[in-house]
Amino acid sequence: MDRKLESLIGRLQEASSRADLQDAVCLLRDHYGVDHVVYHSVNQSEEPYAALTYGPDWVERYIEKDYARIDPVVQGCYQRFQPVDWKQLDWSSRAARSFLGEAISAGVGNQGLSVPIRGPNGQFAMFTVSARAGDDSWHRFTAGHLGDLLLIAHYMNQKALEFGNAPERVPGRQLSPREVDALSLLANGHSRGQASETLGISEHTLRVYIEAARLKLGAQNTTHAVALALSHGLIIL
Amino acid sequence: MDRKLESLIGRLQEASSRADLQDAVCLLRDHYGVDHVVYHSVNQSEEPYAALTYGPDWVERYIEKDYARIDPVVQGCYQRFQPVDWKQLDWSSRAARSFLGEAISAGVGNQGLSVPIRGPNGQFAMFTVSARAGDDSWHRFTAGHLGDLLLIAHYMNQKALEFGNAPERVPGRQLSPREVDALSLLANGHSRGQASETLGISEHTLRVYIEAARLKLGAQNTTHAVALALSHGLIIL
DNA sequence: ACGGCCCTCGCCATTTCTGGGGAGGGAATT
DNA sequence: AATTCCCTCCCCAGAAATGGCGAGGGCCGT
Repeated sequence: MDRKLESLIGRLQEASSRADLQDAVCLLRDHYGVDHVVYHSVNQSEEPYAALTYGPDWVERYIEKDYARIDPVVQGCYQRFQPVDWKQLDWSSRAARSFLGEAISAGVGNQGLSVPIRGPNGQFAMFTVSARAGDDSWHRFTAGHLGDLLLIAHYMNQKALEFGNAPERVPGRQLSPREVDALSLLANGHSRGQASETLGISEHTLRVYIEAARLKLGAQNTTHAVALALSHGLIIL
Repeated sequence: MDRKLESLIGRLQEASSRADLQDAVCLLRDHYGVDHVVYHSVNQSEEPYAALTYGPDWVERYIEKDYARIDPVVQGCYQRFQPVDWKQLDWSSRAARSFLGEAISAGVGNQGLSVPIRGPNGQFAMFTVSARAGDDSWHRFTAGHLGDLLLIAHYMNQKALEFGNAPERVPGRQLSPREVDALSLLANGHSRGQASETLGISEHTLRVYIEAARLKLGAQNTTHAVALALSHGLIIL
Protein backbone atom coordinates (compact mmCIF):
# COMPACT_ATOMS: atom_id res chain seq x y z
CA MET A 1 0.00 0.00 0.00
CA ASP A 2 2.60 2.46 1.04
CA ARG A 3 4.90 1.04 -1.58
CA LYS A 4 2.20 1.71 -4.11
CA LEU A 5 1.81 5.31 -2.99
CA GLU A 6 5.52 5.82 -3.35
CA SER A 7 5.46 4.52 -6.87
CA LEU A 8 2.54 6.74 -7.77
CA ILE A 9 4.28 9.78 -6.40
CA GLY A 10 7.46 8.72 -8.10
CA ARG A 11 5.63 8.66 -11.40
CA LEU A 12 4.29 12.08 -10.70
CA GLN A 13 7.74 13.43 -9.99
CA GLU A 14 9.04 11.99 -13.20
CA ALA A 15 6.24 13.55 -15.20
CA SER A 16 7.64 15.70 -17.95
CA SER A 17 4.56 17.15 -19.58
CA ARG A 18 0.93 17.89 -19.01
CA ALA A 19 0.06 14.73 -20.86
CA ASP A 20 1.78 12.84 -18.07
CA LEU A 21 -0.45 14.57 -15.57
CA GLN A 22 -3.46 13.50 -17.56
CA ASP A 23 -2.16 9.94 -17.40
CA ALA A 24 -1.59 10.37 -13.70
CA VAL A 25 -5.18 11.20 -12.90
CA CYS A 26 -6.32 8.11 -14.78
CA LEU A 27 -3.83 5.95 -12.94
CA LEU A 28 -4.97 7.39 -9.66
CA ARG A 29 -8.60 6.77 -10.50
CA ASP A 30 -7.88 3.14 -11.26
CA HIS A 31 -5.67 2.68 -8.26
CA TYR A 32 -8.12 4.05 -5.76
CA GLY A 33 -11.12 2.59 -7.48
CA VAL A 34 -12.99 5.85 -7.60
CA ASP A 35 -15.03 7.19 -10.48
CA HIS A 36 -13.15 10.40 -11.08
CA VAL A 37 -9.96 12.23 -10.20
CA VAL A 38 -9.62 15.89 -11.00
CA TYR A 39 -6.86 18.40 -10.70
CA HIS A 40 -7.83 21.93 -11.51
CA SER A 41 -5.59 24.97 -11.23
CA VAL A 42 -6.30 28.67 -11.45
CA ASN A 43 -3.23 30.73 -11.94
CA GLN A 44 -3.32 34.46 -12.04
CA SER A 45 -3.05 35.87 -15.54
CA GLU A 46 -2.72 32.44 -17.01
CA GLU A 47 -5.16 30.07 -18.61
CA PRO A 48 -6.75 27.81 -16.06
CA TYR A 49 -5.48 24.27 -16.40
CA ALA A 50 -7.09 20.97 -15.57
CA ALA A 51 -6.27 17.29 -15.74
CA LEU A 52 -9.37 15.24 -15.19
CA THR A 53 -11.31 12.11 -15.90
CA TYR A 54 -14.69 13.74 -16.43
CA GLY A 55 -16.22 13.44 -19.86
CA PRO A 56 -15.85 16.43 -22.17
CA ASP A 57 -19.60 17.09 -22.21
CA TRP A 58 -19.74 17.86 -18.56
CA VAL A 59 -16.62 19.98 -18.70
CA GLU A 60 -17.99 22.05 -21.57
CA ARG A 61 -21.28 22.56 -19.86
CA TYR A 62 -19.56 23.52 -16.63
CA ILE A 63 -17.53 26.16 -18.38
CA GLU A 64 -20.35 27.38 -20.56
CA LYS A 65 -22.67 27.84 -17.61
CA ASP A 66 -19.90 29.26 -15.47
CA TYR A 67 -20.80 26.79 -12.78
CA ALA A 68 -17.70 27.67 -10.81
CA ARG A 69 -19.76 30.58 -9.59
CA ILE A 70 -22.38 28.51 -7.88
CA ASP A 71 -20.51 25.26 -7.29
CA PRO A 72 -20.43 24.90 -3.50
CA VAL A 73 -17.31 22.78 -3.81
CA VAL A 74 -15.39 25.62 -5.37
CA GLN A 75 -16.82 28.12 -2.92
CA GLY A 76 -15.96 25.87 -0.03
CA CYS A 77 -12.41 25.26 -1.13
CA TYR A 78 -11.78 28.96 -1.54
CA GLN A 79 -12.54 29.53 2.08
CA ARG A 80 -11.01 26.54 3.74
CA PHE A 81 -7.65 25.02 4.38
CA GLN A 82 -8.64 21.46 5.08
CA PRO A 83 -9.95 19.06 2.49
CA VAL A 84 -13.67 19.36 1.98
CA ASP A 85 -16.08 16.48 1.90
CA TRP A 86 -18.86 17.44 -0.45
CA LYS A 87 -21.46 16.33 2.06
CA GLN A 88 -20.28 18.97 4.51
CA LEU A 89 -21.14 21.76 2.15
CA ASP A 90 -24.23 23.89 1.95
CA TRP A 91 -26.45 22.55 -0.83
CA SER A 92 -29.58 24.28 0.37
CA SER A 93 -29.95 26.90 -2.33
CA ARG A 94 -31.98 26.02 -5.37
CA ALA A 95 -29.10 26.75 -7.71
CA ALA A 96 -26.81 24.41 -5.81
CA ARG A 97 -29.38 21.61 -5.82
CA SER A 98 -30.08 21.76 -9.51
CA PHE A 99 -26.35 21.94 -10.18
CA LEU A 100 -25.80 18.84 -8.08
CA GLY A 101 -28.51 16.97 -9.87
CA GLU A 102 -27.06 17.83 -13.22
CA ALA A 103 -23.58 16.88 -12.11
CA ILE A 104 -24.67 13.48 -10.89
CA SER A 105 -26.55 12.70 -14.05
CA ALA A 106 -23.44 13.75 -15.97
CA GLY A 107 -21.55 10.95 -14.25
CA VAL A 108 -19.95 12.82 -11.41
CA GLY A 109 -20.14 10.75 -8.26
CA ASN A 110 -22.52 11.62 -5.48
CA GLN A 111 -19.62 11.57 -3.06
CA GLY A 112 -16.51 13.66 -3.33
CA LEU A 113 -13.53 15.00 -1.49
CA SER A 114 -11.73 18.12 -2.66
CA VAL A 115 -8.46 19.36 -1.30
CA PRO A 116 -7.66 23.03 -1.77
CA ILE A 117 -4.10 23.93 -2.70
CA ARG A 118 -2.60 27.36 -2.63
CA GLY A 119 0.61 28.50 -4.17
CA PRO A 120 2.55 31.73 -4.36
CA ASN A 121 1.21 34.65 -6.35
CA GLY A 122 -2.35 33.81 -5.56
CA GLN A 123 -2.24 30.50 -7.34
CA PHE A 124 -5.11 28.25 -6.43
CA ALA A 125 -5.89 24.68 -7.30
CA MET A 126 -8.19 21.87 -6.26
CA PHE A 127 -7.56 18.18 -6.23
CA THR A 128 -10.70 16.13 -6.17
CA VAL A 129 -11.69 12.51 -6.01
CA SER A 130 -15.29 11.55 -6.57
CA ALA A 131 -17.24 8.33 -6.58
CA ARG A 132 -20.67 6.79 -6.43
CA ALA A 133 -20.83 5.36 -2.93
CA GLY A 134 -22.75 5.20 0.28
CA ASP A 135 -21.88 7.48 3.16
CA ASP A 136 -20.23 4.78 5.22
CA SER A 137 -17.92 3.31 2.65
CA TRP A 138 -17.01 6.74 1.42
CA HIS A 139 -16.18 7.90 4.90
CA ARG A 140 -13.99 4.87 5.42
CA PHE A 141 -12.24 5.58 2.15
CA THR A 142 -11.50 9.23 2.85
CA ALA A 143 -10.42 8.60 6.41
CA GLY A 144 -8.02 5.94 5.24
CA HIS A 145 -6.43 7.86 2.38
CA LEU A 146 -6.49 11.46 3.47
CA GLY A 147 -2.74 11.62 3.92
CA ASP A 148 -2.15 10.03 0.53
CA LEU A 149 -4.44 12.47 -1.15
CA LEU A 150 -2.76 15.44 0.47
CA LEU A 151 0.62 14.34 -0.76
CA ILE A 152 -0.61 13.55 -4.23
CA ALA A 153 -2.31 16.92 -4.42
CA HIS A 154 0.91 18.59 -3.43
CA TYR A 155 3.05 16.84 -6.01
CA MET A 156 0.44 17.22 -8.68
CA ASN A 157 0.34 20.94 -8.11
CA GLN A 158 4.09 21.16 -8.06
CA LYS A 159 4.24 19.60 -11.49
CA ALA A 160 1.43 21.72 -12.82
CA LEU A 161 3.26 24.83 -11.66
CA GLU A 162 6.37 23.55 -13.36
CA PHE A 163 4.67 22.97 -16.70
CA GLY A 164 2.64 26.11 -16.60
CA ASN A 165 4.98 28.88 -17.67
CA ALA A 166 4.81 30.18 -14.16
CA PRO A 167 8.12 31.84 -13.40
CA GLU A 168 9.60 29.87 -10.52
CA ARG A 169 10.97 33.14 -9.25
CA VAL A 170 8.98 36.34 -9.30
CA PRO A 171 10.08 38.92 -11.85
CA GLY A 172 11.47 42.14 -10.57
CA ARG A 173 12.97 43.20 -7.33
CA GLN A 174 10.77 43.42 -4.35
CA LEU A 175 9.17 46.34 -2.66
CA SER A 176 11.06 48.52 -0.26
CA PRO A 177 9.96 48.55 3.36
CA ARG A 178 8.24 51.88 3.00
CA GLU A 179 6.46 50.75 -0.10
CA VAL A 180 5.20 47.74 1.80
CA ASP A 181 4.03 50.00 4.61
CA ALA A 182 2.21 52.23 2.19
CA LEU A 183 0.42 49.47 0.33
CA SER A 184 -0.41 47.67 3.56
CA LEU A 185 -2.15 50.69 4.98
CA LEU A 186 -4.06 51.28 1.78
CA ALA A 187 -5.06 47.64 1.67
CA ASN A 188 -6.40 48.05 5.17
CA GLY A 189 -8.68 50.84 4.17
CA HIS A 190 -6.66 53.93 4.96
CA SER A 191 -6.92 56.86 2.61
CA ARG A 192 -3.70 58.46 1.51
CA GLY A 193 -4.16 61.18 4.07
CA GLN A 194 -4.68 58.75 6.92
CA ALA A 195 -1.84 56.54 5.80
CA SER A 196 0.64 59.38 5.60
CA GLU A 197 -0.41 60.53 9.03
CA THR A 198 -0.01 57.04 10.44
CA LEU A 199 3.46 56.75 9.01
CA GLY A 200 4.33 60.25 10.10
CA ILE A 201 5.37 61.42 6.66
CA SER A 202 3.98 63.90 4.20
CA GLU A 203 1.22 62.83 1.93
CA HIS A 204 3.43 63.51 -1.02
CA THR A 205 6.08 61.13 0.20
CA LEU A 206 3.46 58.50 0.58
CA ARG A 207 2.46 59.10 -3.00
CA VAL A 208 6.01 58.54 -4.10
CA TYR A 209 5.99 55.12 -2.46
CA ILE A 210 2.70 54.18 -3.99
CA GLU A 211 3.90 55.32 -7.38
CA ALA A 212 7.18 53.42 -7.02
CA ALA A 213 5.34 50.29 -5.96
CA ARG A 214 2.90 50.69 -8.80
CA LEU A 215 5.72 50.84 -11.32
CA LYS A 216 7.56 47.91 -9.83
CA LEU A 217 4.46 45.81 -9.88
CA GLY A 218 3.43 46.94 -13.31
CA ALA A 219 0.08 48.04 -11.94
CA GLN A 220 -2.36 50.39 -13.63
CA ASN A 221 -3.46 52.14 -10.49
CA THR A 222 -3.35 51.98 -6.73
CA THR A 223 -6.07 49.41 -6.37
CA HIS A 224 -4.36 47.21 -8.90
CA ALA A 225 -1.07 47.59 -7.09
CA VAL A 226 -2.64 46.58 -3.81
CA ALA A 227 -4.29 43.60 -5.44
CA LEU A 228 -1.05 42.47 -7.02
CA ALA A 229 0.92 42.96 -3.84
CA LEU A 230 -1.65 40.95 -1.93
CA SER A 231 -1.77 38.06 -4.29
CA HIS A 232 2.01 38.05 -4.60
CA GLY A 233 2.16 37.76 -0.87
CA LEU A 234 4.16 40.96 -0.60
CA ILE A 235 1.75 42.40 1.89
CA ILE A 236 -0.72 40.86 4.25
CA LEU A 237 -4.00 42.25 5.35
CA MET B 1 8.84 4.36 10.83
CA ASP B 2 5.53 4.83 9.16
CA ARG B 3 3.81 3.72 12.33
CA LYS B 4 5.74 6.39 14.16
CA LEU B 5 4.66 9.09 11.71
CA GLU B 6 1.07 8.07 12.19
CA SER B 7 1.34 8.36 15.91
CA LEU B 8 2.96 11.77 15.64
CA ILE B 9 0.22 13.02 13.35
CA GLY B 10 -2.38 11.45 15.60
CA ARG B 11 -0.96 13.41 18.49
CA LEU B 12 -1.16 16.55 16.41
CA GLN B 13 -4.76 15.92 15.55
CA GLU B 14 -5.62 15.42 19.19
CA ALA B 15 -3.94 18.64 20.17
CA SER B 16 -6.37 20.86 21.98
CA SER B 17 -4.36 23.97 22.65
CA ARG B 18 -1.37 25.90 21.52
CA ALA B 19 0.58 24.41 24.35
CA ASP B 20 0.11 21.04 22.67
CA LEU B 21 1.60 22.44 19.52
CA GLN B 22 4.58 23.60 21.51
CA ASP B 23 4.96 20.07 22.84
CA ALA B 24 4.59 18.77 19.32
CA VAL B 25 7.55 20.66 17.94
CA CYS B 26 9.72 19.34 20.75
CA LEU B 27 8.57 15.79 20.11
CA LEU B 28 9.28 16.20 16.45
CA ARG B 29 12.72 17.57 17.14
CA ASP B 30 13.56 14.59 19.29
CA HIS B 31 12.05 12.11 16.91
CA TYR B 32 13.90 13.30 13.87
CA GLY B 33 17.08 14.06 15.74
CA VAL B 34 17.35 17.58 14.45
CA ASP B 35 18.33 20.66 16.39
CA HIS B 36 15.22 22.71 15.87
CA VAL B 37 11.66 22.51 14.65
CA VAL B 38 9.73 25.68 14.01
CA TYR B 39 6.19 26.45 13.02
CA HIS B 40 5.48 30.07 12.32
CA SER B 41 2.20 31.49 11.08
CA VAL B 42 1.16 34.89 9.83
CA ASN B 43 -2.56 35.40 9.81
CA GLN B 44 -4.38 38.42 8.56
CA SER B 45 -5.30 40.89 11.25
CA GLU B 46 -4.18 38.52 13.95
CA GLU B 47 -1.08 38.27 16.03
CA PRO B 48 1.55 36.14 14.36
CA TYR B 49 1.93 32.84 16.14
CA ALA B 50 4.86 30.50 16.48
CA ALA B 51 5.67 27.20 18.12
CA LEU B 52 9.38 26.64 18.14
CA THR B 53 12.40 25.18 19.82
CA TYR B 54 14.71 28.14 19.39
CA GLY B 55 15.88 29.88 22.51
CA PRO B 56 14.05 33.03 23.53
CA ASP B 57 17.13 35.21 23.00
CA TRP B 58 17.25 34.49 19.33
CA VAL B 59 13.53 34.96 18.93
CA GLU B 60 13.60 38.32 20.66
CA ARG B 61 16.50 39.50 18.60
CA TYR B 62 14.82 38.33 15.42
CA ILE B 63 11.69 40.27 16.20
CA GLU B 64 13.49 43.31 17.48
CA LYS B 65 15.64 43.59 14.38
CA ASP B 66 12.73 42.73 12.13
CA TYR B 67 14.88 40.08 10.50
CA ALA B 68 11.88 38.70 8.64
CA ARG B 69 12.50 41.52 6.22
CA ILE B 70 15.93 40.31 5.22
CA ASP B 71 15.77 36.62 6.09
CA PRO B 72 16.24 34.83 2.75
CA VAL B 73 14.33 31.85 4.11
CA VAL B 74 11.22 33.93 4.62
CA GLN B 75 11.64 35.65 1.30
CA GLY B 76 12.14 32.36 -0.45
CA CYS B 77 9.11 30.74 1.12
CA TYR B 78 6.91 33.64 0.12
CA GLN B 79 7.74 33.03 -3.49
CA ARG B 80 7.78 29.29 -3.74
CA PHE B 81 5.46 26.39 -3.44
CA GLN B 82 7.94 23.64 -2.81
CA PRO B 83 9.92 23.25 0.36
CA VAL B 84 13.07 25.28 0.39
CA ASP B 85 16.48 23.98 1.36
CA TRP B 86 18.33 26.89 2.92
CA LYS B 87 21.38 26.11 0.83
CA GLN B 88 19.44 26.84 -2.35
CA LEU B 89 18.80 30.40 -1.32
CA ASP B 90 20.63 33.53 -2.21
CA TRP B 91 22.90 34.47 0.67
CA SER B 92 25.08 36.80 -1.35
CA SER B 93 23.96 40.11 0.08
CA ARG B 94 25.85 41.52 3.00
CA ALA B 95 22.76 41.68 5.15
CA ALA B 96 21.94 38.04 4.50
CA ARG B 97 25.47 36.89 5.34
CA SER B 98 25.66 38.73 8.61
CA PHE B 99 22.21 37.51 9.50
CA LEU B 100 23.24 33.93 8.79
CA GLY B 101 26.33 34.27 10.91
CA GLU B 102 24.34 35.61 13.79
CA ALA B 103 21.72 32.89 13.45
CA ILE B 104 24.30 30.12 13.53
CA SER B 105 26.02 31.50 16.59
CA ALA B 106 22.58 31.73 18.21
CA GLY B 107 22.26 27.98 17.87
CA VAL B 108 20.28 27.73 14.67
CA GLY B 109 21.62 24.90 12.55
CA ASN B 110 23.65 25.57 9.44
CA GLN B 111 21.29 23.37 7.49
CA GLY B 112 17.57 23.85 7.20
CA LEU B 113 14.49 22.97 5.27
CA SER B 114 11.42 25.19 5.30
CA VAL B 115 8.08 24.31 3.86
CA PRO B 116 5.75 27.15 2.96
CA ILE B 117 2.08 26.73 3.79
CA ARG B 118 -0.73 28.89 2.55
CA GLY B 119 -4.25 29.06 3.79
CA PRO B 120 -7.37 30.99 2.93
CA ASN B 121 -7.60 34.71 3.57
CA GLY B 122 -3.96 35.21 2.78
CA GLN B 123 -2.81 33.13 5.68
CA PHE B 124 0.81 32.13 5.46
CA ALA B 125 2.95 29.88 7.55
CA MET B 126 6.31 28.14 7.49
CA PHE B 127 7.32 24.85 8.94
CA THR B 128 11.04 24.49 9.39
CA VAL B 129 13.49 21.88 10.53
CA SER B 130 17.06 22.85 11.11
CA ALA B 131 20.20 21.05 12.18
CA ARG B 132 23.95 21.20 12.34
CA ALA B 133 25.05 18.76 9.66
CA GLY B 134 27.14 18.20 6.59
CA ASP B 135 25.66 18.62 3.16
CA ASP B 136 25.50 14.90 2.43
CA SER B 137 23.82 13.70 5.56
CA TRP B 138 21.41 16.59 5.45
CA HIS B 139 20.49 15.84 1.89
CA ARG B 140 19.86 12.24 2.76
CA PHE B 141 17.68 13.30 5.66
CA THR B 142 15.52 15.72 3.67
CA ALA B 143 15.13 13.37 0.73
CA GLY B 144 14.00 10.62 3.06
CA HIS B 145 11.51 12.60 5.08
CA LEU B 146 10.12 15.16 2.70
CA GLY B 147 6.72 13.53 2.54
CA ASP B 148 6.55 13.26 6.32
CA LEU B 149 7.41 16.89 6.73
CA LEU B 150 4.78 17.99 4.25
CA LEU B 151 2.10 16.12 6.09
CA ILE B 152 3.23 17.32 9.47
CA ALA B 153 3.32 20.88 8.20
CA HIS B 154 -0.22 20.51 6.96
CA TYR B 155 -1.64 19.15 10.18
CA MET B 156 0.30 21.59 12.25
CA ASN B 157 -1.13 24.46 10.30
CA GLN B 158 -4.60 23.05 10.49
CA LYS B 159 -4.39 23.00 14.26
CA ALA B 160 -2.90 26.45 14.41
CA LEU B 161 -5.76 27.79 12.32
CA GLU B 162 -8.16 26.06 14.65
CA PHE B 163 -6.70 27.60 17.78
CA GLY B 164 -6.25 31.01 16.30
CA ASN B 165 -9.60 32.68 16.53
CA ALA B 166 -9.81 32.55 12.78
CA PRO B 167 -13.44 32.14 11.84
CA GLU B 168 -13.63 28.87 9.95
CA ARG B 169 -16.34 30.35 7.84
CA VAL B 170 -16.37 33.94 6.73
CA PRO B 171 -19.18 36.06 8.11
CA GLY B 172 -21.93 37.80 6.20
CA ARG B 173 -23.53 36.89 2.95
CA GLN B 174 -21.45 36.71 -0.11
CA LEU B 175 -21.17 38.99 -3.06
CA SER B 176 -23.57 38.88 -5.95
CA PRO B 177 -22.17 37.80 -9.33
CA ARG B 178 -22.12 41.34 -10.62
CA GLU B 179 -20.38 42.55 -7.52
CA VAL B 180 -17.77 39.89 -8.07
CA ASP B 181 -17.38 40.98 -11.67
CA ALA B 182 -16.96 44.56 -10.64
CA LEU B 183 -14.38 43.93 -7.95
CA SER B 184 -12.53 41.47 -10.16
CA LEU B 185 -12.11 43.98 -12.92
CA LEU B 186 -11.00 46.67 -10.51
CA ALA B 187 -8.55 44.24 -8.93
CA ASN B 188 -7.14 43.64 -12.38
CA GLY B 189 -6.41 47.27 -12.92
CA HIS B 190 -9.45 48.50 -14.78
CA SER B 191 -10.72 51.95 -13.96
CA ARG B 192 -14.42 52.31 -13.36
CA GLY B 193 -14.89 53.55 -16.88
CA GLN B 194 -13.07 50.59 -18.40
CA ALA B 195 -14.81 48.12 -16.16
CA SER B 196 -18.26 49.39 -16.96
CA GLU B 197 -17.43 49.26 -20.65
CA THR B 198 -16.14 45.72 -20.34
CA LEU B 199 -19.30 44.62 -18.58
CA GLY B 200 -21.44 46.54 -21.01
CA ILE B 201 -23.24 48.52 -18.33
CA SER B 202 -23.32 52.14 -17.36
CA GLU B 203 -20.65 53.47 -15.13
CA HIS B 204 -23.25 54.35 -12.59
CA THR B 205 -24.48 50.80 -12.36
CA LEU B 206 -20.97 49.67 -11.82
CA ARG B 207 -20.72 52.14 -8.99
CA VAL B 208 -23.78 50.66 -7.40
CA TYR B 209 -22.12 47.25 -7.39
CA ILE B 210 -18.94 48.58 -5.94
CA GLU B 211 -20.85 50.42 -3.28
CA ALA B 212 -22.93 47.37 -2.43
CA ALA B 213 -19.83 45.21 -2.22
CA ARG B 214 -18.11 47.81 -0.11
CA LEU B 215 -20.96 47.81 2.38
CA LYS B 216 -21.20 44.04 2.50
CA LEU B 217 -17.52 43.72 3.14
CA GLY B 218 -17.44 46.56 5.61
CA ALA B 219 -14.76 48.28 3.60
CA GLN B 220 -13.75 51.91 3.86
CA ASN B 221 -13.19 52.42 0.17
CA THR B 222 -12.82 50.62 -3.11
CA THR B 223 -9.24 49.59 -2.60
CA HIS B 224 -10.10 48.20 0.79
CA ALA B 225 -13.04 46.30 -0.67
CA VAL B 226 -10.85 44.74 -3.32
CA ALA B 227 -8.24 43.80 -0.75
CA LEU B 228 -10.83 42.19 1.50
CA ALA B 229 -12.48 40.35 -1.36
CA LEU B 230 -9.11 39.05 -2.47
CA SER B 231 -7.98 37.86 0.87
CA HIS B 232 -11.38 36.32 1.57
CA GLY B 233 -11.00 34.41 -1.64
CA LEU B 234 -14.15 35.97 -3.07
CA ILE B 235 -12.33 37.08 -6.16
CA ILE B 236 -9.16 35.99 -7.88
CA LEU B 237 -6.74 38.08 -9.79
C1' DA C 1 34.39 56.47 -5.34
C1' DC C 2 30.71 55.91 -8.19
C1' DG C 3 26.11 54.62 -9.52
C1' DG C 4 21.85 52.98 -7.93
C1' DC C 5 18.19 52.67 -4.98
C1' DC C 6 15.76 54.41 -0.74
C1' DC C 7 13.65 58.14 2.03
C1' DT C 8 11.97 62.66 2.33
C1' DC C 9 9.68 67.07 0.79
C1' DG C 10 6.86 70.73 -2.40
C1' DC C 11 3.52 72.63 -6.18
C1' DC C 12 -0.05 72.39 -10.03
C1' DA C 13 -3.66 70.76 -13.20
C1' DT C 14 -6.56 67.04 -14.54
C1' DT C 15 -8.95 62.92 -14.00
C1' DT C 16 -11.28 59.89 -11.19
C1' DC C 17 -13.76 58.43 -7.30
C1' DT C 18 -17.17 59.13 -3.56
C1' DG C 19 -21.62 60.16 -1.43
C1' DG C 20 -26.16 61.66 -1.71
C1' DG C 21 -30.51 61.80 -4.02
C1' DG C 22 -34.38 58.74 -6.89
C1' DA C 23 -36.69 54.78 -9.87
C1' DG C 24 -38.31 50.60 -12.21
C1' DG C 25 -38.46 45.49 -13.51
C1' DG C 26 -37.24 40.77 -12.42
C1' DA C 27 -35.93 36.65 -9.82
C1' DA C 28 -35.70 34.05 -5.67
C1' DT C 29 -36.91 32.91 -1.05
C1' DT C 30 -40.42 32.60 2.50
C1' DA D 1 -48.48 36.43 -2.28
C1' DA D 2 -45.23 39.31 -0.22
C1' DT D 3 -40.75 40.53 0.71
C1' DT D 4 -36.21 40.80 -0.14
C1' DC D 5 -32.45 41.04 -2.97
C1' DC D 6 -30.42 41.80 -7.68
C1' DC D 7 -29.82 44.39 -11.94
C1' DT D 8 -30.20 48.46 -14.41
C1' DC D 9 -30.39 53.51 -15.28
C1' DC D 10 -29.89 59.00 -14.39
C1' DC D 11 -27.97 63.75 -12.20
C1' DC D 12 -24.83 66.59 -9.29
C1' DA D 13 -21.10 68.49 -6.37
C1' DG D 14 -17.27 67.86 -3.38
C1' DA D 15 -13.35 64.97 -2.11
C1' DA D 16 -9.61 62.28 -3.39
C1' DA D 17 -6.30 60.32 -6.37
C1' DT D 18 -3.12 60.73 -10.43
C1' DG D 19 0.63 62.44 -13.40
C1' DG D 20 4.45 65.16 -14.09
C1' DC D 21 8.07 68.35 -12.62
C1' DG D 22 12.02 69.11 -9.41
C1' DA D 23 15.43 68.40 -5.27
C1' DG D 24 18.45 66.89 -1.41
C1' DG D 25 20.80 63.41 1.85
C1' DG D 26 21.74 58.55 3.02
C1' DC D 27 22.95 53.68 2.58
C1' DC D 28 24.72 49.77 -0.01
C1' DG D 29 27.16 46.94 -3.37
C1' DT D 30 30.66 46.91 -7.24
